[in-house]
Amino acid sequence: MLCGTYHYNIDPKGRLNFPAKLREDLGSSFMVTCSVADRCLVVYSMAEWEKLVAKVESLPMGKSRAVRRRLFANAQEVSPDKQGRILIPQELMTYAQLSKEATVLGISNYCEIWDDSLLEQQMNEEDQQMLAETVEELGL
Amino acid sequence: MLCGTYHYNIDPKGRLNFPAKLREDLGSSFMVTCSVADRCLVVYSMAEWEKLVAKVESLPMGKSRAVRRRLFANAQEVSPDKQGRILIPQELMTYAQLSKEATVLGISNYCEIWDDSLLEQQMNEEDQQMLAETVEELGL
DNA sequence: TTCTTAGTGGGTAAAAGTGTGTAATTTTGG
DNA sequence: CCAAAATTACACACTTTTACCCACTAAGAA
Repeated sequence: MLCGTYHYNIDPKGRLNFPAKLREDLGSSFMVTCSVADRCLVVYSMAEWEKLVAKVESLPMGKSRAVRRRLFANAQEVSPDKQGRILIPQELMTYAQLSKEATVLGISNYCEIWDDSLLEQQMNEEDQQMLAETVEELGL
Repeated sequence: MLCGTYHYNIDPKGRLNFPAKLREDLGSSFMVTCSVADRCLVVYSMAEWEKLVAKVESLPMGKSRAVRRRLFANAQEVSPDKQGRILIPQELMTYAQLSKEATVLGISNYCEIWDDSLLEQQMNEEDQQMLAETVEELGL
């Protein structure tokens, strides 16, 4: 179960420490790609990634060409070094506007990597209305 | 698993560096031909190419004549040189409007080679509606 | 305290990518 | 059919990037 909020600095070499707790669950290598919903990166374990790939490949090419392009072309397999850091590819750094301060979120079956200031913004902007409705629906 | 975005310059001799990560998966030689869907080139490992050939040959000639022409007449087997570069045949350069700046995309079981400006255009033009629907369907 | 683990910083060697020269091959024209 | 020209293949040198390694600090547990 992936959970928790972890704050780190990206070092001058572009390396981001990846939380030990999450590494335990994700295994020795995992997939990083752009979120299609937000300006952040998402991380999947190889197992979760395979599931996603299977789903996409079950769709007809005509309909899924654009999604395939975005999903796969932005994806990278990464393995943490001995100290648990990963190297974020330049394109992904740019997409997620990552510079120095970054936060990793564990979200049940995947993770998100955010630039700190974008995350703060996101938290403020999120639709409170929808949030309230969903909470009601869940009976929380 | 072919994935990632790789940006290179085509040198004055018409050689394009082909990403080491993708070469690992594709093997020591592979097929390059025109995309039937877009103004870009597509690259298949020899294994994937065989599959594709089998599929096409299973279609009736009447229906598939045009596709066969495009696919086979433009297909070329290429092997990277010691530094990992491939020489793009002139016809393919012309078809994909390749000049200097090119981008290689890994897309699961094949690759695409784009002229940078065409790729940018393509990404902007793609049907956002359909993209959103497909993303929703996949639960991303 | 001392040991262990997580996180940070930096050096070095290997690999990837780029440019250029030369030999081999193919094409073209006489 | 041969020689010149063009093209392609191969080799080498160089630069940049990435992977790998080691040392250090901080925090928590024994």
